[in-house]
Parts: sequence; C-alpha cells; structure tokens
Amino acid sequence: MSALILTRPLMRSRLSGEIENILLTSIIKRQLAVGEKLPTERELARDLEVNRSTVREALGKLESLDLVEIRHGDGAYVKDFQESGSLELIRAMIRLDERQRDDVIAALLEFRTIIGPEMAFHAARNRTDDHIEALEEVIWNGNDLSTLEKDIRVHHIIALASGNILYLTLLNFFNKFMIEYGHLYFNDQENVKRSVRFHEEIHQAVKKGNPGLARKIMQDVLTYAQKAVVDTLQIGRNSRR
Amino acid sequence: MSALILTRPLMRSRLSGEIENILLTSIIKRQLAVGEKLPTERELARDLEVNRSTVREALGKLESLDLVEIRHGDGAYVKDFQESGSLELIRAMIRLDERQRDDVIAALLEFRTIIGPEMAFHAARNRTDDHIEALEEVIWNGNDLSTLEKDIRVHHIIALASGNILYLTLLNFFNKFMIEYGHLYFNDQENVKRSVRFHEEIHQAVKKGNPGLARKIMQDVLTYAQKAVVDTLQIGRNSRR
DNA sequence: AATGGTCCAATGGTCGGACCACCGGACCAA
DNA sequence: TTGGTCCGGTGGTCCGACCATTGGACCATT
Repeated sequence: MSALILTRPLMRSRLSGEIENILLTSIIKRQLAVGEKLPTERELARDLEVNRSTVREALGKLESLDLVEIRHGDGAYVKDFQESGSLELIRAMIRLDERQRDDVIAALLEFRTIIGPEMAFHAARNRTDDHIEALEEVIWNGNDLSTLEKDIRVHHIIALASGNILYLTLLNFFNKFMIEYGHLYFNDQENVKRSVRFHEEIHQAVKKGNPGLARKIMQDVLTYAQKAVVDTLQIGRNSRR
Repeated sequence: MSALILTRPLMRSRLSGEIENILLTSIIKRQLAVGEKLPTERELARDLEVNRSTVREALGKLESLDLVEIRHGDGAYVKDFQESGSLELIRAMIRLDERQRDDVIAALLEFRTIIGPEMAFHAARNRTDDHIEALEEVIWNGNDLSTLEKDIRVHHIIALASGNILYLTLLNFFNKFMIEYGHLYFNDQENVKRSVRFHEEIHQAVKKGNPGLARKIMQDVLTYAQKAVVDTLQIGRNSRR
C-alpha cells in the first residue's frame, strides 16, 4: 500500500489525436468559419507532414463529434458546433483549454441537481428486486471500494432502475467527470459520512418504492454537493489571484 | 415548388460504417462479453475481407462511443456500454433496431419535459439583448421557415441564452430526433398554432426577464407535447396489432 | 434560354504491404 | 524475489495505388 496516488494513467497521444486537436481548436476558435471547406485530406497530410490515413482518422473523430461533415467526392465542411456539437464536445473543449474547467463543472452540477431527483423518482417507481439486490451488494459488501466508487455505483444502479436510458447515458457522462474531480467533494471526511448516510437513505426509499421520498433525498444531497463543490472552486479561484 | 418531400438525403454507407455496425451489434447484444478482447485488426480485416485501414476506422468510431478501449501493443477490449455508453450510442442503437424507437422517443420527451423548463428559467435570467434580437428575427421574420424549423431555432436560442453549455449540447441531441420525428407533433395543425403562440409567449417572458413565467410556459408546452406524441405513438402501436 | 447528357479533374474511400512503437510474457541473472 | 533482456504479437503510422463519387465544364437537344 503506497501513499502515491496516480490520478490518471498518463494519456500518451496518438498522432491522429494531435491532428484532431489542431483541427478541433481551429473550429472552436472560429478560425475556420462555419460552412467553410477544409483543405483536402491530401493537402492536410502534406502540410502537417503526416500520412493521409492519419488525417483521415482525425477527421473521422471530428465527424463523430458532429463538428465536420465529410462528403465523398467533394470535401469536408465545418459545421456550427453550437448547433450540432455533442455532449462529448464538452470534454474535448476542456482538454483543449483547462480554464473552462470550473465553469463546466459548475454547469454540470447544476444540471445534475435538476435531473438527479427525477431519476431517483422514476427509479423508486420502476425498480425491480434485482436493482435492490445490486444496491445492497454495493452498500453493504462494498468495503473494498472507495466512497467515490461506491457513490458512482449507487447512482449507476439508480439510473438503471429508472428505466430511462437517457438518465443512464447522461450519468455515464457525469461519471467521467466524477472520476477526475470527485476528490473536490470527497476530500472532506464530513462529506464521506454524508455520502454513506445518503446511500442508506436512498436505498430505503427506492426499496420501499417511495418516489417522492427518493426524489427529496436525492435533491438534498445533490443540492448540498453542488454548493460544496462550487464553494471549493470559488475558494480556489480567489486564492489563485 | 414541388409536393415531393425528401425526408433524408439517402444516407449511403461507407464500408467502415458497415463494419462499425457489425461490431456495434455484437457488443450491444452481448455476443461479445464485457472485458473480452476483440480479434486483432489483422484478423478482423482478414475475416471480414476488408482492408485493415477500414477496420481501424470502424474501431475508432466504436472507441468514440466508449464501447471499446484500444490499447497500443495489446488489443481492443469490450467495455460495458451500460457503464460507459455515451448519448450518441442511443442513436446508434435505434439505427440498428427500429423497434426501440418509440421507447426512446418517449424517454426523450419525458426528459425534455424535465430540463426544458429549467433551461427557460436560466435563459430568462441570463439572456442578453442579442438573444432577444435573434428570437424576434426568427419569430417575426422567419416566414420562409417551417414551424418545425422555427421551433428548433427558438429552443436553440433559449439554450444559448441559458448560459449553460449542457443545455445547448443536450438540445442539439434532441434536435436530431426532432428533425426526424417532429412531424409526429406538427402534423396536427392545432399543434402548429399552439407552437406559434408558445414562441410569442416564451419570447415575452424571456424578454421581460421573468424566469418563473418562462419556466411555466415551457413546462406547459413540453408537457402537452409529450402527452400528444406519446398518445400518437400509442395509437400507432395499437393499430399495428 | 433551358434542359439534359457526357466527360473530366478533384476528392474522399478502400486497398495492400511495409515499418515503427509498445506491450506482455518468457527467460535469465543478480 | 526482483529486476533486466529479449522476442513475438499488436496497434499506430506510412507509402503508393486504385476505386467511387462529386461538381463543373462542355455540348447537344429542345
């Protein structure tokens, strides 16, 4: 058991990822106008001094993010990311410019506070015994898990129980941030205790099939967490001046 | 002016897209277990009788959807789409199996009813004069637009005005469905009128900076639309028996 | 003048084959 | 047991070629 904590496994980059970032930046900074035609794959390959295949992989990713439209026999055109940009784009933007991080986290928490309670509401209505079993397994027998991991799993089970796949995929999105920034909340031991209480309470509410109660419990904990983390960010911001 | 309506521009497929679908299906149907190692790129290329580059482009897309994890020097591994699947995955799943369409649309509408009002609330708070101007441009001078297009733009401007990028990207996601299935609602001329009224009312509320009113207006229209469309789907389902 | 057909150069899509970078396991030495 | 070395396999990149599709220029028909 070492005290050394590795936050992330040192994402080393692919060349195609670099190309992707370059183009992504140009698009988000509006250096490439909406509707503008990108240079041809062959030109990009020549100018960036990489192979055309590499350029193609990068363009493919940008297409996945709905940032460009590729037309066979014609070319690639810039789309308006404000009109078509996907959720994943948000992560890409943070990757490119850390300064937006705090704002995005705040937006995320606010958002979570809105949908979380409804998710819990539906979970209490639609849950099956399997969901309860899974919950109890995590809460009672999850001693080898960190509080953050437990919390993520509890929310995940609730999302599954809600029966609405949107809650599930949305939560998956949140979790990618939780894994990176969850420590902002769980560093405080008081919040760890709060989380343990929350897991037990929401478990009971969902088990009993009490949608209103489940919603309120979720509402309270998320509202508190939102406030706590935003305060933390605010302090960090002030001390950085 | 022709009466012929082109719903979509005839998406023709890339070979890499076909490969993507094949693998996507295998993963979603759990034919490939979570954690399982995929065949190597060279094997897939040989077995599917395509070039390795083509396989790579397909795998890259699956990686974008967070369905597989590709490790340099090792291989590609199946991830649990229930834990990591992104929003875009939902669209991919519908593409693969139309039967899920109605359920997803219902989930979508429910979801929209929850977040839409909050979006309007924040929009009324944070809107600038530019947003109002854009709104009025669409509502008053958008005579060449269909009601569906107007509606999409109005919501888009409200999302922009909310100042929370999550609302914006989420709405972009909704809109991809609106474009395909909006007719389920706007086929009814009564709903077209309702929409025109809504645009005017929400415009006023946002312009006045009345968050509570904006929320209520949005709440009402979305709740009604949800009910209307779900009823339509239900009828369709019954008559199909 | 407008329409439709034909051709052509440019561009994205696919191919095959090669080499580089990296990982995991086997083996060995301290 | 630990750490080092080697090696086969795998993903990442590269090269050069050809196929499929597009848009525009040109022309013939109406």
